Amino acid sequence: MADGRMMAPSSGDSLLFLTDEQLRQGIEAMFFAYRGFTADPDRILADMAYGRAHHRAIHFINRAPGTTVNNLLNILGVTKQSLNRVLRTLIADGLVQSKVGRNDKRERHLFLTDAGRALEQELSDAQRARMRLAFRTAGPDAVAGFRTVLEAMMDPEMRQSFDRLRESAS
Amino acid sequence: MADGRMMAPSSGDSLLFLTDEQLRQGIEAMFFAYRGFTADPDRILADMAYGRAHHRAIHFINRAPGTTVNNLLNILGVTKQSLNRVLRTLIADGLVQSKVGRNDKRERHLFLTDAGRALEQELSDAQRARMRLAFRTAGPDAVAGFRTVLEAMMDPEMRQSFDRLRESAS
DNA sequence: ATTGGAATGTCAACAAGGCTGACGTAAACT
DNA sequence: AGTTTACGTCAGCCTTGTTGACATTCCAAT
Repeated sequence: MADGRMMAPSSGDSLLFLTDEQLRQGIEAMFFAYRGFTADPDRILADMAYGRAHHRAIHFINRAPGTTVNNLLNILGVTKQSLNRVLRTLIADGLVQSKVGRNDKRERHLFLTDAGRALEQELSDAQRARMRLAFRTAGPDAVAGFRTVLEAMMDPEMRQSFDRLRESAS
Repeated sequence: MADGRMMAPSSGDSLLFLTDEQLRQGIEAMFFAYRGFTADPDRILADMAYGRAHHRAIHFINRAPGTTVNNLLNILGVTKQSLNRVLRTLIADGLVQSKVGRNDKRERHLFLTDAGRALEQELSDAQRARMRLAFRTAGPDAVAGFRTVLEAMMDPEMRQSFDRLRESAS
């Protein structure tokens, strides 16, 4: 039953944070926290005909205006059919605009309309409020650690996407 | 557009970690990291007829053997119908055993069978491996911060569940 | 002692949002 | 000219969430 639990306390630094029990608590913390993380936007979206998938699309289109469908696909990690279903409704409802590429006319560049930006604001305000409270409560050192662990938890490609978005922050 | 971004650097400590940009990076880090967090178990489960919901049920039944359906419901935050479908298949497949309560015959107490424990091991080994690597890479201080921020991000009831599980750790 | 309400769990049907596969079109590349 | 790339769409499937209806059991008030 205990596979790595009985290892002797390693010389000097305790490595207590690497016990199976600590890891399991990290896993559970991740699970419960993610629920909180999505709770507020989910509540807002439930009243409209939208879901979490729409939120994600809106978020990243806002973050990288003019992004192509393909690029968005890679960031979101879903199939084009899945994304397309979401985009279709967002475009039909006038929240997203799709423009044919100037250089490469095969590409579609995606932008939020004013209405789209308004919804994005509403959603991200709610999500940021919770994040802000959590950050403030935890303090700057904890926030730095939080970021460090999350980055180490990402798949390498995800991490690339994450870094690219970070660099592109104006 | 900038609502909290132009606030004057507050006296002394900069609070730079509370800018909208920092908060947004925290949000995106959470998004990308959660994908990594679930990736390994998802891969294992894809080969069987199971999904993430089965994993969650198995995890918490293992964590709290003998738990009732209702208790599990509160932890997982889904409807009883949704959970029931998952439990039904797990019971039919011999991974979970459901025992009628001795005192209250309305209740069902849930346990993993040997086969269930074996699958739990396989799944949690994979998930712990990633968590362990992330923890080791980030270091103990970062891990402490990670935990602190995640706890602050939970809804109060989730936090209660989390703490209860933590206390019950033998 | 009975009955009515609350708690627990089951069955059925539906919706969101993933997925694969196949196909079409237009543009770009070689 | 032929191939590849980017995008859209249709059809159909699966998982996992939802509500509604219903059976069983317990408990408490009459």
